[in-house]
Amino acid sequence: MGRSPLSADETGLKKGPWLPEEDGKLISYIHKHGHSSWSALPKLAGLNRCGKSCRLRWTNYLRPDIKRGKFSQEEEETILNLHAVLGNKWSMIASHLPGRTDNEIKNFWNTHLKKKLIQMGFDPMTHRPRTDDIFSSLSQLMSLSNLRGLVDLQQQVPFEDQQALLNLQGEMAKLQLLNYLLQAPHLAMSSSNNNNPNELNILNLLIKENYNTNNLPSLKTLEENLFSQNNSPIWSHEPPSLNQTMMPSHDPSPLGDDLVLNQASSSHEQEVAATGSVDWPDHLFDDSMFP
DNA sequence: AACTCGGCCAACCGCGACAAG
DNA sequence: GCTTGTCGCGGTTGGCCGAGT
Repeated sequence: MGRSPLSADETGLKKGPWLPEEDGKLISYIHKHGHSSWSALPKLAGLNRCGKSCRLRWTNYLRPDIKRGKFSQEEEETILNLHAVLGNKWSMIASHLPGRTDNEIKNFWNTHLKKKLIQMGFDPMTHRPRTDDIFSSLSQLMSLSNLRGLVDLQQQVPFEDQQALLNLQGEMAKLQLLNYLLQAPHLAMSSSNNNNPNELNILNLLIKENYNTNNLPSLKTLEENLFSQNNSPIWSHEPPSLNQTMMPSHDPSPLGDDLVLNQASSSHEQEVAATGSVDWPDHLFDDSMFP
């Protein structure tokens, strides 16, 4: 395995895959003398390699405490958790996984976890739901049929056409609400500190619990709030308060405890960095949520 | 059986941080 | 403050190998 099968470079030092004899020399030397100076080690150990190559070989492959084999589910979740907070800080992530090297974790991330996140609909870098496509589609839909225009139109159409128009308005209102939910800063989705994939679940919960025709605010209310400032385009200003306009009045805290994400994010981050553990909800790993 | 393709992963490369002179 | 050497990190490469055709 490894890179190009070069036997030697310009300096005369060997490159490429390590031979068993070389491994033996390196192990033997380090067992006897340690590795206080990698630059001096190759010569002292009788190896025709650069110090860097020796260090890499030792830290990534020969070290006695290296754990080999497949990553466990716990390790996988730990990597996901830590990556959400630390990003590509493989060495820091590796420090929370005894026996695993940064190189191994990096490879595992690039070949497995990254793809898994993408398949689940998350951006592997931000760990946030990938909403670009949704936003794009919604914007197009909404630009095609202007909500204000529909309200004006309602005053003019014959009575028998008004039911159809109402249905259309209902669908538009749903679109607006969905768009609002997806972009609402209340959901901490725009917080730079919060990289919690939980967001999509919270959104799903919100939509499930509050997004039905009975709980929908009246079109008039929607319209008043959405267009209240300067007749400006729908999302060019801060969306209205969730409790004030979108949520049923009997539910003062529809978001529940999970939504204290913004406030907790700082200490949360520190805890994750320190302990390497976050309690993702089980359903986060439920593939059925993401077709 | 022969070939192609893509995943895997060990190893290399380049760069930044740091310490010593 | 500057230069030089060393170390460590993250990104990338490319040979190996198994699955698919």
